[in-house]
Amino acid sequence: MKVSELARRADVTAETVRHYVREGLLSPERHPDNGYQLFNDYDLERLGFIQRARMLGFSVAEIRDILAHADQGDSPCPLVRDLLASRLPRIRARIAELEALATRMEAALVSWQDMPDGTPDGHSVCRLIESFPEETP
Amino acid sequence: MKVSELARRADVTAETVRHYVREGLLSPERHPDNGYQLFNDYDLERLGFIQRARMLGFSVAEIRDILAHADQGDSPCPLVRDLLASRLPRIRARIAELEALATRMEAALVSWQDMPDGTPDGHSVCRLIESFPEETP
DNA sequence: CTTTGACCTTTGTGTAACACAAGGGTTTTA
DNA sequence: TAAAACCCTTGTGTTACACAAAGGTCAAAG
Repeated sequence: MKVSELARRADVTAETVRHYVREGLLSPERHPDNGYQLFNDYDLERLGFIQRARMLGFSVAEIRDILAHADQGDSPCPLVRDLLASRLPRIRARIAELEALATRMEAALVSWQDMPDGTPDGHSVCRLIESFPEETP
Repeated sequence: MKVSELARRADVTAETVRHYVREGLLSPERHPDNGYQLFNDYDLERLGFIQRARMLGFSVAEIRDILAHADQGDSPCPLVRDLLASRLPRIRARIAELEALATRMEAALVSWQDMPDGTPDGHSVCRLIESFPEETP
């Protein structure tokens, strides 16, 4: 099958498929006459694997490593466990950051409810923002 | 004051200061002899404003707009309210995504506790990942 | 058989907010 | 006075694609 068909079957864009080919995650054959990329059912499975791995938070570069291990006949599973275990705390930290951000934003909107806008005067740009503390470490 | 002093006083890197200059958020004078950037106390206040705005989730481009309004003598506060109000739902959505991701990662690690690694066989790359559903919409 | 619309190719650019390195001038300090 | 510390500009890298351009190919319709 050609790019678009694979893309449609896997529910991604053709650009995404081409991107994975460029990055070495897929290595389709080429039609000898026109150079079109030709994918088979294994490529479809492989793309499914890539999507699951992306859903689990793996980067494209990490998935390339995982697939490379598997293509050599090695089990990539220990690698997969380690990557996931090391990434999870960072995700949790990022969530906490965003949560704090959202809280600040909500607090700002609430406390601005009855604040006048005011015109900048060289000492203040926008009192709304200036009324907020710079850090909360 | 020069770049490094401003950076130290505002607790950012000199690179960050230069970045803001390049992006037009700061417009320091230049020392006529050596071309060094010369910042004053207003720039320090302005940089403080930028940091507060970044903490509230505004992008550098948005902050440039906000500052441009203020520099023209207009109150940027209505703009600020709108930007914040429109960004908040996206932040919340992003948090939900990451939360789902972390949950998937944790579920994966738990369910992999007693799964054997297995060697790839052409139909599976890594059963750990393949055992996970592709989507949960 | 030809047109046309859909699809294919590669290559280059843009995205966000800086970090970092290179190559070269300047200032401060020991 | 020479080294250390700073300054400048410019270019590159980061992530995972999206998008546009320029041009070749293919399938169905006329």
